[in-house]
Amino acid sequence: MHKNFGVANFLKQLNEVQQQAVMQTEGPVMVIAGAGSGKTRVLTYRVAYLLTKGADPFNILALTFTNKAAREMKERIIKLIGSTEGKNVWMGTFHSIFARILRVEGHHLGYPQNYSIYDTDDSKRLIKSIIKEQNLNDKVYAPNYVLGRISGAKSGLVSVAEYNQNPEVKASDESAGKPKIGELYKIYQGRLKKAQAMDFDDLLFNMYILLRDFPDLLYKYQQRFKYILVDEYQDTNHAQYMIVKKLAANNENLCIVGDDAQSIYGFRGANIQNILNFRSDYPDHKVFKLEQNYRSTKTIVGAANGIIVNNKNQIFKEIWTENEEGNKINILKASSDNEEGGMVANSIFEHKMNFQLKNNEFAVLYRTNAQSRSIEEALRRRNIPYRIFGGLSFYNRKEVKDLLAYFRLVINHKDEEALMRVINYPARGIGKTTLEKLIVEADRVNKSVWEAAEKLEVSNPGLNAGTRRKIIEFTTMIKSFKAQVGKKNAYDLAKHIATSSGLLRQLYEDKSPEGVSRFENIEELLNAIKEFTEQERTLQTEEETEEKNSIRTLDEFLQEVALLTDQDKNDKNSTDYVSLMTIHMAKGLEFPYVFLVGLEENLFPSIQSLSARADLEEERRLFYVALTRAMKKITLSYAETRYKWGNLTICEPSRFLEEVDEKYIEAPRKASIHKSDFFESGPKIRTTSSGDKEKVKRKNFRRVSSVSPEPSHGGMDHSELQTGMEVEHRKFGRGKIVHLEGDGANKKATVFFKGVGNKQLLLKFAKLKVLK
DNA sequence: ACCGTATTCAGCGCG
DNA sequence: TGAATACGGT
Repeated sequence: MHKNFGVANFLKQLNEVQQQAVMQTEGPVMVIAGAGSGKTRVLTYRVAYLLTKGADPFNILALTFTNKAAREMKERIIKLIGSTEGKNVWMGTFHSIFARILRVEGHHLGYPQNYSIYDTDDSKRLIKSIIKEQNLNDKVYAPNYVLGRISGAKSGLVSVAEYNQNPEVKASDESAGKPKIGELYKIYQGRLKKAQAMDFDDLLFNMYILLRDFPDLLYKYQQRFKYILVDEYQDTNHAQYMIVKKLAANNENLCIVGDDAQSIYGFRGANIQNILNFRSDYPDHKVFKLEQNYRSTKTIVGAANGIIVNNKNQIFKEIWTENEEGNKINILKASSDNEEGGMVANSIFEHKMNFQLKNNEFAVLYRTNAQSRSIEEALRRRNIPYRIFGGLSFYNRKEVKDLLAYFRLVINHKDEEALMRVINYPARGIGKTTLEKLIVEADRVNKSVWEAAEKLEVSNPGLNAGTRRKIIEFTTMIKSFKAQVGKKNAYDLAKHIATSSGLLRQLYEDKSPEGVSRFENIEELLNAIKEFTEQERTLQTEEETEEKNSIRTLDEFLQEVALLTDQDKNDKNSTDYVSLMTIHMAKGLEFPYVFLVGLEENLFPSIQSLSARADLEEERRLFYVALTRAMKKITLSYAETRYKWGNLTICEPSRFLEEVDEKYIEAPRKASIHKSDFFESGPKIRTTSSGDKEKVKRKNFRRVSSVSPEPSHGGMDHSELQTGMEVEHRKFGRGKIVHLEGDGANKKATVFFKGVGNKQLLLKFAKLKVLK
């Protein structure tokens, strides 16, 4: 009704380029959005603009990477144009939108409407059990590695058949000493199908197959999604890229937004080429570059620009700002990780006192989660409240997953991972042996484990009457829950399941602090379900609208929760704390004062990024992302020694420190960030008086000197090692050196171990014994 | 079936 | 170092 209300008004809130990007509604559009340039603003205004121009909300598809991004965008659109229209826009993550479509269309591929979604945890368990069943060595076939290969294949749209037929893939698996991956992939997919389950990669893979193999479906969704928007396009993988391409192929009203400089998810399959190639993919495109930064000071913008130019692979742009010059960058040098924490905490304290700041104006960012400990301790000592983001999120807690597994099993009896999780939890005397018999029986009749359990009366897997009764009690209970799915609302049924399964009682009886917290988590989950039942439905397909009644049921809840991971269920924004998180987690956020810690070689840039140029460029983009989180001031810090894996190790300052232009740095850079100096600080560690430290330090030096017997001085050269030599490693056994690189403390050897494959070893740490 | 102890292994992590 | 899992004894 107020379709044109305030259009002119809200366009006035945009700068010129932003306006152009918003108003170019037809044809392919690429928006290159520098850090802090108002990217979300452009996306939301564009959707709002489309709606005021008369587009039907059901015809707009907006894809994001996180639930958070989708939610925020939706809220802002509703603010701009009101909730009736805003609510109906198809806005969500790739996974949630496709999961929804697959509920409706999955039957074309043989999936029922109530298919389960396996999370990474379920996938890993399944892979593990397959590896075990196949009698493969789980050192050679490390579950994580296998899963990585499979996931990589699926996100690259390589099917089981294609994987097994491709000679290059085969050769690469064989040279890695893992020729059976293709077979594991096949078994894995078979088991998922049998459990009527999809993993996260399947949601994308199967969506693509639907569009590729069913022209009428392709046509249907092309008609439905007349306007497509994709956020964070630099983070799309091949599957996502191809799906978007298919959907947009008809009218090419596709708007992608992203920043190649902030592509930091290459390690999980994101393909930066997708954004770099957009121009050639869509020759009729228009490009808009958002280059004005509204977030940071000139110093921060200048320093960030200065470091990112060191990357070769990028789209040219010039980020600038009208903001003030601001504070120079501070660099802190600490002698140890603990001291680094102390210096950061002190600096936060001083800033707070001097400028009357609140805790939530500060963030401490690090490369790896393990670094949070020393920072945490230091903040705690100074009574500065903090909150760690990341780590175990709510939905990954064991007790929460257990209850959710009950729900999953109720909705889809064939969900094997769910069944394994709960069949004997709480303990009901169905142990490992019994389960194994059931699995063998299921395998024999080629049915799911559930079906084998259900048909105990007729089959005879050699179980005694007592065990049999227990299993039948269990299946009867689950079936009785199932009967209530459509009758009770989600909360009532969830509560009923939690109680009559015995789960709630089991947790209640555990009075240890952990037990109490577990019980509270279940209460919280139940509260979330209660909230859910009281919410209105949003966004539904026509197919869904017809048959739904007024109550919100457990299966509906499950569909939403399966794709939820954020720890931001209820943002407790009210409290005032310093934020601690990894740089990855900080992407998209901003803080007035940012401390970036652990700027050391082999940590940031990380040790595994040093061998490939592309990886190093990704690390540099990560550094860029970290710098551009700061609005007013950024402080960088590094330590000369750090505990890694329980050992004291000596660290060199990061190369990234040298890439920051001197003119932005507060005090003139000390010579101390150079190698020569830092080795002089070596003896300092040896003369500590504390007996405790003495032990650690001796352990450390023993490690170093085990390669060469002389008293170490840090600068060992391992010159006795040559390519082609046979060596022995404590863990991997005998191997042959195939490559040597770097020198001094960074000298690395690539060694081929039989049955293990090639391993890169830092000679500083690896105990290599020369055999000949 | 369950519990305490030994052993192992460390990246960033959206859905 | 410390969390997660495997193992082995009861």
